[in-house]
Amino acid sequence: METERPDLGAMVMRLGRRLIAMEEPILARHGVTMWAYVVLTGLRDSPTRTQAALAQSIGADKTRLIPILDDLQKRGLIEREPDPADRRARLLGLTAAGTELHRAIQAEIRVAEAGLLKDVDGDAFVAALRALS
Amino acid sequence: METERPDLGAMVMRLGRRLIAMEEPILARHGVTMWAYVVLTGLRDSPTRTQAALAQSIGADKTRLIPILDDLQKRGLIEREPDPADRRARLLGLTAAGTELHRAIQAEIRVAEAGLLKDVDGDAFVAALRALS
DNA sequence: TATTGTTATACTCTATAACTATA
DNA sequence: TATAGTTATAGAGTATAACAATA
Repeated sequence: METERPDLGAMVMRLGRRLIAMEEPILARHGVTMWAYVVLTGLRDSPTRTQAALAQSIGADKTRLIPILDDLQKRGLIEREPDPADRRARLLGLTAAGTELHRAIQAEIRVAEAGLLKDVDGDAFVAALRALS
Repeated sequence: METERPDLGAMVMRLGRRLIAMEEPILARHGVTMWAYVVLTGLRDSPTRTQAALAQSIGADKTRLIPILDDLQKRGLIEREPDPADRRARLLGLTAAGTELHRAIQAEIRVAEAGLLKDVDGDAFVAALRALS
C-alpha cells in the first residue's frame, strides 16, 4: 500500500531541475552549454551520422543544431566534413580534444551524481530509471 | 561496481518527457493544461495563499499565473476573492468542482503511473525519487 | 523530384518593466 | 513608500518555411 505522494511527473521534474542546477556549473567551467554537452555525448555514443540523424537521436531540431555544431567545430572539438560518397551529408565525429573534454566533464558529473545518490539505494534507483527512460 | 550508463540527467529528462506525454491526453480530456493542473494541485495541498506565494510554490512566475487563474475562476474551479483584511491580496482556494476535477484527473494519472511502474520495483523507485526531489 | 544542410522567419514561452490599487 | 496584482513589452528558445547544393 502506497502512502500519499506527489505525482511522478512533479517529482521527476523537480529532480530534473536539481540535476541541471548541479551540472550547469560543471559545464560552464568547461565552456560548454547543456546542448553542446548533449551533442558531444551523442557523437561519442555513435560517432558517424548525418546532422539530421544526430538531431533526432538527441531530441533536438536539426536547425537548432547548426550554431552548436558551428561552435564545436570552430573550437576543434568535432570533425564535420562532407561525406565523399554523398556530399550533401556531413560526417560527424569527435576529435581527440572533443573526446577528452567529454570524458573530463562526464567524470565530474559522475562525482556529483554519486554525492546526490549516496542517501538512497543508488544502484536500484539507476536500474529502475534505466528501465523507465 | 556500476556498468556504463547514460548520465542521470539524460535519463531523468527522458522519463520526464515520457510522463508528460502520458499525462497530456488525460489533461486534455479534462480540458486543463499542465500549468492549470499544477495550480489545482498546489491549491489542494495548501488552500489559502496570495498569488505570489502560489507562484513561488509551484515554480512559476506570478505574471504567468494570471491568465491561468482567470480561466480556472471563470470555469468555477477556484475561488479568488480579495482578502478583507488586506484588499490587495487575493485569497485562493479550490471550489467543490475544482476539488473533484483534480481528484478525477489525479486518479487517472495514478492508474497510468501504475502501468508504467509495473515493470520495476515501484515502491523502491518512488521512495528514492521522493528523497531526491 | 527528393534530400541534406542552411538561413530567414514566426511562434511560444517566459521574464522584465511599467502601471493600478491598496496599505 | 511599499506591496499585491495586473498589463504591456521584450527576450530566449524553439519550430516552420523557404532556399541552395547535391543526388
